[in-house]
Amino acid sequence: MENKAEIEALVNEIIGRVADKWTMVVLEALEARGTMRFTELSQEIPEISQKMLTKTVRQMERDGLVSRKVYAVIPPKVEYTLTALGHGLSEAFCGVWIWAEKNHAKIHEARRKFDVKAAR
Amino acid sequence: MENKAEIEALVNEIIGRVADKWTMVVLEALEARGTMRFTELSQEIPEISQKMLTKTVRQMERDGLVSRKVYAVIPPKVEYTLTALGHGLSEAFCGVWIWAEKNHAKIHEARRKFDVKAAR
DNA sequence: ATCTATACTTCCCTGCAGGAGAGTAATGGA
DNA sequence: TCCATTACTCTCCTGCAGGGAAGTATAGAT
Repeated sequence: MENKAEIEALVNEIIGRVADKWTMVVLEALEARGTMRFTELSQEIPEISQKMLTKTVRQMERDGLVSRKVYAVIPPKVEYTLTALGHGLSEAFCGVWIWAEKNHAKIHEARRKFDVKAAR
Repeated sequence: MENKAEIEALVNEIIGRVADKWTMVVLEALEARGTMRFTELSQEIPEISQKMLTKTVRQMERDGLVSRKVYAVIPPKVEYTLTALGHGLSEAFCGVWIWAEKNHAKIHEARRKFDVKAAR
């Protein structure tokens, strides 16, 4: 049996890495639309810069969350698809999405109250 | 019915805010140990700086995830406890924790392979 | 000859995350 | 009288996230 603290650190690292803003957004897009090209992704997520999209998608590839299929044509064509691991993560996050949808009103309400109190 | 894109943006914002590194760690600590004082938290999470702990915990309070009970004594005593909302979030993340525990080996494996390939 | 499309990379620049360390208020105990 | 304790706050400082814009390779269309 491995060291408990070690596993915890690992899990923390993975969640920290995997649960960053852009990874989540790309994950969502790919889950919703299936296989997508680079340009399609950047159109689907207009707020992300090219640089960040490249970086995010590379990182996800490295982590085994997406597969990257390059066609040897000109102009280039590259397709991104979620792997089984990627689908699994997306499923795991499902609970969080649902929670967020259900509870965003409560959070806003809590913030409002807090801010009113703080203003005094 | 509200605008779909608006809700999506809201959910994204909340997840982005709520799922940051320190919030997750504090959430986990409070879920595991129940009510904790400031110093206890910082001992439980030695990697966090005082500044960041204060900030994280304040933010969580504002979002209604934790409640803060101040005792009017000297030296000061402040207790932090998860609210129902906080417990709910922690529960929602449960799936992600489990996923991470189950799959960290696969991720490391994927990274190894990727790095070997990239080295060529 | 020039333009376009695609999936990048590179460079430059700014702002903010976040660490380190010192300061603070108030009281009880040695 | 001086120190320890607690939960902060404040200031200074560094490094990196990330945006914007330009550059690149290549071939087919005009």
